[in-house]
Amino acid sequence: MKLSRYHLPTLKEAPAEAEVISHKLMIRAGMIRKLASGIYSLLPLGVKVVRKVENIIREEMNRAHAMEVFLPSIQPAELWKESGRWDFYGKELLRITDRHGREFCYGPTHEEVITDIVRRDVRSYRDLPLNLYQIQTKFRDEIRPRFGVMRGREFSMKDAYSFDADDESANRSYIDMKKAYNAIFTRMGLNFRAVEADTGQIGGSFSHEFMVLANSGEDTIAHCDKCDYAANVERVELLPPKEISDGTPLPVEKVETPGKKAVEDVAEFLKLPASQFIKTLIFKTDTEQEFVAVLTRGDHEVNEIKLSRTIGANEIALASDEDVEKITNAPTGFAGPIGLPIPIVADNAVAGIKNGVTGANKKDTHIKNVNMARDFKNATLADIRNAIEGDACPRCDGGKLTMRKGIEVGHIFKLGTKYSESMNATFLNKEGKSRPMIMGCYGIGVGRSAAAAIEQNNDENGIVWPPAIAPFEVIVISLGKACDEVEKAADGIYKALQDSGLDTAFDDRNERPGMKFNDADLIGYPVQVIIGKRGLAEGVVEIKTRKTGEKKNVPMENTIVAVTGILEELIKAKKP
RNA sequence: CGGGGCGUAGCGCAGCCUGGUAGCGCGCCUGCUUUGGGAGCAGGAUGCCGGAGGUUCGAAUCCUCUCGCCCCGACCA
Repeated sequence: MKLSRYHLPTLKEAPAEAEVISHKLMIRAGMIRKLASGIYSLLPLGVKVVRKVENIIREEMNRAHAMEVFLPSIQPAELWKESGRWDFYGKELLRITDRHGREFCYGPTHEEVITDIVRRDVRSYRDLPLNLYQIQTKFRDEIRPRFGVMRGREFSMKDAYSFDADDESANRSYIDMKKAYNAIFTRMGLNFRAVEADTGQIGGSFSHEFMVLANSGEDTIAHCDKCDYAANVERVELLPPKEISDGTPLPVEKVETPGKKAVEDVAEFLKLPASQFIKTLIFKTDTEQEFVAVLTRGDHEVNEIKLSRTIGANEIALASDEDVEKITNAPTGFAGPIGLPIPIVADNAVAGIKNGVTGANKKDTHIKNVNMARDFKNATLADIRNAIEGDACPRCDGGKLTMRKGIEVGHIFKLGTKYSESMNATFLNKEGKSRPMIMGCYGIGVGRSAAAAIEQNNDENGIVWPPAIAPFEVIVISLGKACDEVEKAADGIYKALQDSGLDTAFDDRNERPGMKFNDADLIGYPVQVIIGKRGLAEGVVEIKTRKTGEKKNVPMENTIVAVTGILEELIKAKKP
């Protein structure tokens, strides 16, 4: 591709709205442009990258016996009402009404549609297993889109759905997909981990997230320093503390803590560690009780997903200040478990606190020497907090958890029969009995994968693409002018590289060298072949490796071999 | 949805407090020179100052409303 004919609007400065590096670089490199909040157009260079990602995905999905389909992006409400998600999916589901007043939604995911397709035509265990996938644009009306295509509202996703006759076969399908995902992200040149995850709104029995390790990631993953356990912090099953408080509880004592509300403030004021505190939060829920008091250790955080599951709520939120005052008879910041008129759920770790400090349900007052076993026996114990650095590994003995940030690029779920039952996707088994199919679903964020690759591969000059998903594998930079000797030589090399099967760009623009070099570094072609007057006189070209910055002169006739060699090495270096 | 911030040329920003000719850098166009890391000189174009209403002789500037965007939080793949 000749850049003189390519739409490649690079920018020296990034728009102020871009926050993370991948967003800035995708805009600057001329890959994307924003249309509205969370909605982006892909420019030619962006399309090139996305196609490469998609093709890797297609090849590995096909290899795993999945078949590509293409489902509608607009879906009728009836299907969603049938699965029960029309009411449960909430405001993220973009609902549309057509001219006749019929209700539709822009698909945020396609379980309903695919289940409908399969239930129509699949009747027998002989037709199973079946795995269908598509690459489609989805829309989820995120509360707060951010970070460019990393968390857009409209985004491209590969989603696959498996249907099996029995549990064993379903597990095999799941494992096959897990393998395919490992192959996909490895080929893309990403540094990633598969971690145990929560199933969220998709539902199902177990799941793994594929996380690209990057400090800008929005998710935190915990992994064990002794075994290979890794999980999303939200998901980590925490063990109850080994020691339950028995000791000798001291008599309860009220202390004045004027104006000290946050745990850190009170801790500093009383000169006690935060772990000695019992934090009391009041949540409003959609359960019968409406309000619930939640206790965690002062240095722990409530995990709302675990909490919802524990109390059987669909929606929970922190109670308003007014509600807190009504329930505790005190301003916020002084709530405590003793004497509360609402149900209390305590995190397992709270049982291990000896002589702890809590709010007194009275303004400017806390209580010391509180012990669960004596002072608030009515509380229910459960695992309702996020893991923190140093927590014990739930899988091995003596392992400690450490934390890393990650970007979720893929998520696989074993769904079980959630959708097949609600939507009647059944088949006849060998015995002639009707059974619901066992389903799995498997997603990959296409644009997000590209963005994650940039998060992981960039430097002060721009993007450093892994070769497999670079928009072009190599760029030929001519330092000559239109039609002069240098440009003719460059053109010859460009054609030779292209004929050899390399995806090659040719910067034949009538621009100054500095401009071309900076653009090439910004866009991040893995290899640059530079042809100038000086080198031409000696019959050599300069070859620069973007990743290392290393430059070397190579006889012109060896260009292809040299470029191929560098690309191979870059790919090899990525493999663990 | 709560808190904070921003809308002025394609992009980055100043001007607003204290009302009176709309500016700077980059980019863009023309010409000449230049050509191995975002060139130099000369000339040029570009603005419903997000929108509506109000105050005023006069509004980018003050007031009200509205729309859009960004950040933090809650939420989420």
